[in-house]
Amino acid sequence: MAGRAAVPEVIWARPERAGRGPKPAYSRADIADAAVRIADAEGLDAVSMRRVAAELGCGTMSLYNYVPRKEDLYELMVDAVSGEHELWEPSGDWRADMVRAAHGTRGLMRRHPWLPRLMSSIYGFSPNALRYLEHCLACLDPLEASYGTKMELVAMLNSVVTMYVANELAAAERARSLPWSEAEENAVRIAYLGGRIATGAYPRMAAAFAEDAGPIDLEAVFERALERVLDGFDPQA
Amino acid sequence: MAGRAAVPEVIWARPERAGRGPKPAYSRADIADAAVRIADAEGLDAVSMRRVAAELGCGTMSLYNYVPRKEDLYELMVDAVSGEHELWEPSGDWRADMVRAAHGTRGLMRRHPWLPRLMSSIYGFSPNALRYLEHCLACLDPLEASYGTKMELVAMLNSVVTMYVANELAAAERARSLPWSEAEENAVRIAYLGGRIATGAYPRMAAAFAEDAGPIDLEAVFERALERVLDGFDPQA
DNA sequence: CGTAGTTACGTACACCGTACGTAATGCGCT
DNA sequence: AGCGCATTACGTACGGTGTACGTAACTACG
Repeated sequence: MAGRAAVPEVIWARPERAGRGPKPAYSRADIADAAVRIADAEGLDAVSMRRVAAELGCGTMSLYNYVPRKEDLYELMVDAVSGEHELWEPSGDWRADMVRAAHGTRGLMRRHPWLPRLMSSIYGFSPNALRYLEHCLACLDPLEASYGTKMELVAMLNSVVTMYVANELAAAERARSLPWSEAEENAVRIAYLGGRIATGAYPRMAAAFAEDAGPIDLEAVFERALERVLDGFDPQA
Repeated sequence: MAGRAAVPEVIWARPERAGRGPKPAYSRADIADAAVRIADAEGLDAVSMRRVAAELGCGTMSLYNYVPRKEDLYELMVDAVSGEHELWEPSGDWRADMVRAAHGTRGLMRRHPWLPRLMSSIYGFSPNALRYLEHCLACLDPLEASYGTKMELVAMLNSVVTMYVANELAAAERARSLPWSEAEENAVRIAYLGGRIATGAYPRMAAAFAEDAGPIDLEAVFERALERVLDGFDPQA
């Protein structure tokens, strides 16, 4: 009567080691690391149960002893890289700390370009996510606001960073599975866009693109976005 | 020498009707509508080339005459529902118009819960997306700012709305493919979270959850988020 | 010490995206 | 007018996916 549970499971609530049987050959961390390694090197779509099992050196179905569903594997991956979040001593300047946190998150997502895609489908309360959240709240101690407001701030900052990185990486990530390069694809899309705009049907879009000759300074855009979000929560501003 | 193009393609740049052969049996809109219908009714994962072809009543491989890759089908879907965006006469009050646009986007995403998942992987310049963007820029005419800033505003508002709806729908969307209900899953996850917090390892999280007895007013959270984003761009504020 | 529950894992199934080949179709050209 | 050929239609097939199920080896608890 082993059977699969017909009742919801949170993988984190499951003990790593059950009392009874032979001791597991791998830890949850081993599995998460293997999956992360594959995703980093070959993209998220390369992460299959078979591939992860092969990376670990075990049979495919053995993985299901550790991870009941593939989605739980994703949850393990997100938590694993969430552990890379740097946790520093709050400086007392909550704005500076939040900017630092946002840069940290951006770095994390650039190191693991598959993260934005998973973020939108994964429940946000894995162990390492909790530690990170608690740390952000600690940084926000100097801000005079309810915890509810502080949670909203963190959520909004994460949203903006996630979307920013997702856009930044979208083309590159897609190019991984296509027979042409990111630059080629971008060129074709810009050409199409230019054609549409040249019809005169979108006068303001035309003005927008005419406005800034030269490439946009994405770094400045990011920085401005952060400041604006923080402004929205700053009683001083 | 038919062959597949080894050069980047934007599906929008392809003419719907080629000059030479028999006339196509379906329009791009037919195909997009079929896919949208399936995704709305059975979830995005039910949208397969076979399933869409069946819905249209044609052979699976015939679809590839219209849509070179499955990703292009996604692009068609996003554009199709983007056409549902209401385009009104700008009121002169850009904040009010932006709030209205945000509510519209939220409604769109609630009607098509698979949209947030696709938004992060789809290039944002389909025909209907262009119309919507142009309309937003028109609403922002009264705002004294560069077009670059206005584009940043629209992008940020869309990010926040997307993430908000994604979180709102995440559990429900996942429950679609799982053997238990959204409520059951949520209960288990809340229980786990409660257990973690009860350890005392996350004092501020504990305070946050203790702070508001009763369920959070998500509507108010959404409204506040919008106002804060707009504040970040309002020279008056 | 037996036994119940766990680990390991091979096999099998239904489904996926899509490459390829072939037959029918109808526009553009001479 | 009629030939040529690009395009449409679509069946078949391949290599992949997640995972249900059955079986054998193993170990902690009663």
